[in-house]
Amino acid sequence: MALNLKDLNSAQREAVTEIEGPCMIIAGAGSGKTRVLTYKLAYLIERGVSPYEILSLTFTNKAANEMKERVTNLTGLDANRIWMGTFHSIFARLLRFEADRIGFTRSYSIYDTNDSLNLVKRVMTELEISTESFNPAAIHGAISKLKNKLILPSEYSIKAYNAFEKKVAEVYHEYQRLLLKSNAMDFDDLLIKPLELFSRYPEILIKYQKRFKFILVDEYQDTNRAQYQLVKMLSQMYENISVVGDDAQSIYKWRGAEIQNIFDFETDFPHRKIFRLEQNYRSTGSILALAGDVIKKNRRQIEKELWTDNKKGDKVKIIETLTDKDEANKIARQIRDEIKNKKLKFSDFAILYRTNAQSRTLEESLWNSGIPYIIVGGTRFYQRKEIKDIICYLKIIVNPNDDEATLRVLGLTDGIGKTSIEKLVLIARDTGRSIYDVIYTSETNPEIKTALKKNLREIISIIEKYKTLKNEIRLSELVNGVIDEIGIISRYKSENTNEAEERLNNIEELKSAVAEFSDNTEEPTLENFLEQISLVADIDEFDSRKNAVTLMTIHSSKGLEFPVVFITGLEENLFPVSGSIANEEDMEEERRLFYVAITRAQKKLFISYSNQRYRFGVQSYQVKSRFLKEISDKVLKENVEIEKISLKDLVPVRQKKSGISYEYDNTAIKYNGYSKSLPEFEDDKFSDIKKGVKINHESFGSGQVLAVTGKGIDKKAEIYFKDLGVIKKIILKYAKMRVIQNN
DNA sequence: CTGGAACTACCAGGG
DNA sequence: GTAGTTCCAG
Ligand SMILES: Nc1ncnc2c1ncn2[C@@H]1O[C@H](COP(=O)(O)OP(=O)(O)OP(=O)(O)O)[C@@H](O)[C@H]1O
Repeated sequence: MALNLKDLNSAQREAVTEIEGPCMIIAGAGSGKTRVLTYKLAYLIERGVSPYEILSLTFTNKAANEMKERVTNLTGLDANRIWMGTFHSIFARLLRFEADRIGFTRSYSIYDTNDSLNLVKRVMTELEISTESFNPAAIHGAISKLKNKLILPSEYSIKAYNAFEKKVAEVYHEYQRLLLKSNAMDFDDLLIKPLELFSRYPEILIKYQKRFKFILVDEYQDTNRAQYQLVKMLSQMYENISVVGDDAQSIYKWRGAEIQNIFDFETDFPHRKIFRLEQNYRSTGSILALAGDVIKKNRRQIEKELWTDNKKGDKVKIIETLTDKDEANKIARQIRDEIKNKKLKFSDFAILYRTNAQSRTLEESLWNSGIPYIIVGGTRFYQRKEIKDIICYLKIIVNPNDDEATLRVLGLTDGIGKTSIEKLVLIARDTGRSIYDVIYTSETNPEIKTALKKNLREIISIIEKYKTLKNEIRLSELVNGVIDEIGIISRYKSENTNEAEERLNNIEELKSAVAEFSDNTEEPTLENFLEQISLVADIDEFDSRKNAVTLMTIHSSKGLEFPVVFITGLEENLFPVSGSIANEEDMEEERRLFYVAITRAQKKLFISYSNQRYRFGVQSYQVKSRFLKEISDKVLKENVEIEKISLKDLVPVRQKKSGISYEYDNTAIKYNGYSKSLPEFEDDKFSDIKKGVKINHESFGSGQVLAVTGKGIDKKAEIYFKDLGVIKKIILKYAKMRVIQNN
């Protein structure tokens, strides 16, 4: 099949066909950078490059999977063999092969943020550093920053100046020592350890340099120092490296990303070619005009002129509301209206916010309006208590040196509390052994009391049993076996609450996830499963095929596009967020974030701010964001439409003494704001509940609608709940449920 | 040692 | 408003 480059404009085509030598593509928002990368991969493969020889680094696992699929479609050849994924997952995989060189084994554990923080706390206790005077989270953050900057503990202990820094240096050193001892790496290590490996063993570096003849990096503006070093080292032999990025969309400085990498590329690769993509295909003229106007305020940026052939389109609407609740209600209503008038699907809408805490209010309004929605982010599936409990047993089976997992399992075991755990930790520390090893040999240890020995036996028997069986039985048998034997099911069953029910559902979901992993993975080992679940990002789980409104942070929305976008909470101290106000660089990053948010929209954009908002459970008064005040008169006139609070939003409230006065009332506004269209609105409310639709009910779990009776507000549905195995008649206006799948 | 009540820190974002 | 931690009775 011949690749058709007609789907590219001339700038894109040039960037695609330039495959040899270093190449930097500066691509404005919506200018088709994903398309260029996809075609470049396809072009390489068509020219006979083996997928094995290509290393393609993406920002999310989801992006990698989608790109593989598209390359396969374009070429008709299997793109699955390309080394494609996030930096973290690619180098985690590479480390599995080479870990023994740097003192780890191939079954090393990956510590997530929680594990790392717990380890910091443990180190602080051990070093007798008070967690009251020094915030463990702050220390952990400081350590992570140092690691991103490639500063070693030994270097830092010389540099550390004030009391805090000195404590950080102490903790950092011990933290690294314990990670090594536990055969564990944190997220930062996944990038740093390969660098260490490559510097210490040039022959290994050469091996990978030879393998990766072509290297592509997406979202280059958000790579950190370690990531840049990695691609620089790996590309040294062939210098066939393409990086694609947009300095205006750099939004991860806070976790170590360095825009400087864009400028360094020019100096480090003097022969580099530079391509610019400046035609935007995504958005209307008005949306783009606003975006350009916003980003203009930033000083530090590469000159580029983004333009479009698209129509000017509808004006961007800026909406002022009285409260956060009102903001949410207006959005819900707007979605209803748009769907009715324009034949849009729920999935055409995205609601974006600066902080995750804002999602609750928005969710409530959508719920009350009967609009199906998906929230990206929040508590991750694999972070849930019941799931993490199970995972920790699995982690010990793979890596018995994993002290964090062992500590958690100890905490779960009946009869073992603080005192016993402290005792075991102390023995482990004194003898330099892992905690599990102390447990394993406890029978013959005179320091351990008989009662404790008895309680430890259960842990030993489960872990040892599955350690032996691990390579003989299938992955799902192993996981199901562990779940059965640790008694977690019966514990939740006996609780008999909604919460326990949900936890049981989650455990079932874990089993399905294991089964799915086994079916779709070449080597479905426990190690690989654990690695994969450590590295899933929130956005990876987002399924754009589901017909639901998407709620997410602006950070998560990077790289995506939606016909209709709502950007919420344009208020001082929220967007821009409070921490960014004192510092010009942070402020510029906030502005870039606003730019990213605006440029997600294809057809229609709504931006809202509210005068009052619940924060930390109390009402607080909010001030309109400076980002809105900065918009130029020209754009305000030509591309923007403003909707202020009007008198009709004010509702009469009975005062105790004197008659009626106009003031805002949080509970009444909902009714008043909708009063005109309320009947029709209510009629629509349950229109999604139709025969065959799959729903999820808060107490009864998932089910399928068999029949619908009644009208309007009295509508009832007969639903078969498969978890309970019963059919129930539900009065919809009281039901707490939502549609999970339309048919 | 356990479980629930009381208290407190939090909400800037994430692999 | 919520999640995580601490405290205390049983
Ligand atoms: N040559 C082209 N002709 C028509 N449409 C195009 C062309 N190139 C890209 N597009 C469309 O433009 C839109 C944006 O493309 P893409 O998602 O690749 O942008 P991007 O550069 O990754 O944007 P961002 O950096 O903002 O995430 C997509 O809908 C894509 O299909």
